[in-house]
Amino acid sequence: MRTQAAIAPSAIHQPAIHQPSAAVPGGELANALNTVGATRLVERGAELYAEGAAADSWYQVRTGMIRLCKLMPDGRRQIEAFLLPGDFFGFEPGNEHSFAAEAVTDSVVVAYRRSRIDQLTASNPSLMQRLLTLAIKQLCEAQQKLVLLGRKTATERLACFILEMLERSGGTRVVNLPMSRTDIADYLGLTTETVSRLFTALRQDGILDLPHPHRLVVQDREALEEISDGAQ
Amino acid sequence: MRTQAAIAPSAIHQPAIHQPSAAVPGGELANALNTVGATRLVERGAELYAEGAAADSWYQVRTGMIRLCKLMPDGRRQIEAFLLPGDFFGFEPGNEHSFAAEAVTDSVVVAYRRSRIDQLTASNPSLMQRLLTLAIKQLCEAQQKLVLLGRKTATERLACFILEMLERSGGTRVVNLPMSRTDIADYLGLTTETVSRLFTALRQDGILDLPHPHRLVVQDREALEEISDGAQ
DNA sequence: CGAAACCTTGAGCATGTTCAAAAATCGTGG
DNA sequence: CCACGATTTTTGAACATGCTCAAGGTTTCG
Repeated sequence: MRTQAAIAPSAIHQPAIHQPSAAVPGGELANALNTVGATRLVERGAELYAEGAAADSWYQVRTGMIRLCKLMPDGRRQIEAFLLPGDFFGFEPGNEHSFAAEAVTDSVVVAYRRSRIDQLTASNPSLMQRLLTLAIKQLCEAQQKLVLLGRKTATERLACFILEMLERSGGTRVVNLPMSRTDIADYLGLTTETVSRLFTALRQDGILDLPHPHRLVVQDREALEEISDGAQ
Repeated sequence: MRTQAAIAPSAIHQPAIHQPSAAVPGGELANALNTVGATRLVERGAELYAEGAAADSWYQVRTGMIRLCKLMPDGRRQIEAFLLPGDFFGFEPGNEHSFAAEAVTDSVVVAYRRSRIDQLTASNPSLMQRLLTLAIKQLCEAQQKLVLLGRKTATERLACFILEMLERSGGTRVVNLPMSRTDIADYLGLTTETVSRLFTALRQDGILDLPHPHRLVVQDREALEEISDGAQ
């Protein structure tokens, strides 16, 4: 819980980190939706909704971190995304959620009922435009991840992950990693052991410090960028 | 060229295979956009647009097959999707295409200028609603592929691919595969050799026939479904 | 403070890759 | 319609990356 306490405050002050230069910053959209949201606390490890649950709302993270997970019948897991304050999620084409949403740390999310959103968009077409832009942006991010999972090596994947978390940490060289090594592995299509070994290797190469399993300091960002492209 | 000639006609008669039961069938959306599209022929192997090209239009496949590709600096390639008649593509959050679009077979696509779509949606909010539903559907499909690339074995990936192509072939047990083994490998995050070996293994297990490298007949769909889940 | 969970490290192994060559198919030109 | 060179597909053998299984350390949290 201490880890979480250390992360939430900085996150609160950067509510739209994930879309720093986007056409649809989370804050703006959130303002438009302000009156119709229901705030909800989700404790660390708890499920906001399960895979297959009725999808009647969209959500936005206010504080904390949410992970979206899919499970295969035999227990293999893929994490689709780690969501930070400002991020929207829960869009579904059908009436069921196609993945579970769980809290990595104690989190606050706002739920917007679809029926209420439909009412709002009917009278406010620019809101719909923003939602479309947001969905397209998320599509593009998912497609970028296809390259990572389909074609990158383990080292390249971890370098990409660290850079991604670094960008979302808003300007510092310090990255908080509240999720477990297993979470990182399930996000990158690797095993816990491989992730752990690669962290050690990057530390031994002087590319990063690991003062704590859940906190890293990037020492050589350019090296990470070279590794992440496959320049090696 | 004979392969393409054999495939295009059947494709023409099933223009919306990819969204057979969708809330936003390609045909309906296409009708709404009818007046603003510009038809374009793309020859086998040719590029409709390059990665990084200006993204000023959205597209729909009319006939043939389009592949969306991303390249890494060293030449590794990931195919994001194979698009069939009825499928929309080319949505981008920014002003550049984040992947190339190339014709697998001689294809006809319709291009809709973004500026014209913006005009249409301004006067027709339900069109925007349909575009949003379409984008969310594509997001969901991309997320499904993350599980495939992140967590499935080579055999499971190929079984998923065959089932996907089967669904899109509209009811028969015969699947046309106009793309090369390398294309399939780049779609599934494997190598050409592995794909070829797995096809051979499935044939030897009596699960499918391969009368021709570009045509397969599914003999045991249930076996494919079991394999694709990881039930093995 | 102590038990449980998580992280790290090691050694052996398996899946899928790489490199190489043979077989099949394609597609043009006679 | 057939022949021939180019391309693609298939098959084989050796190899490497990342996984599995196992044990020892560290961190978490009641």
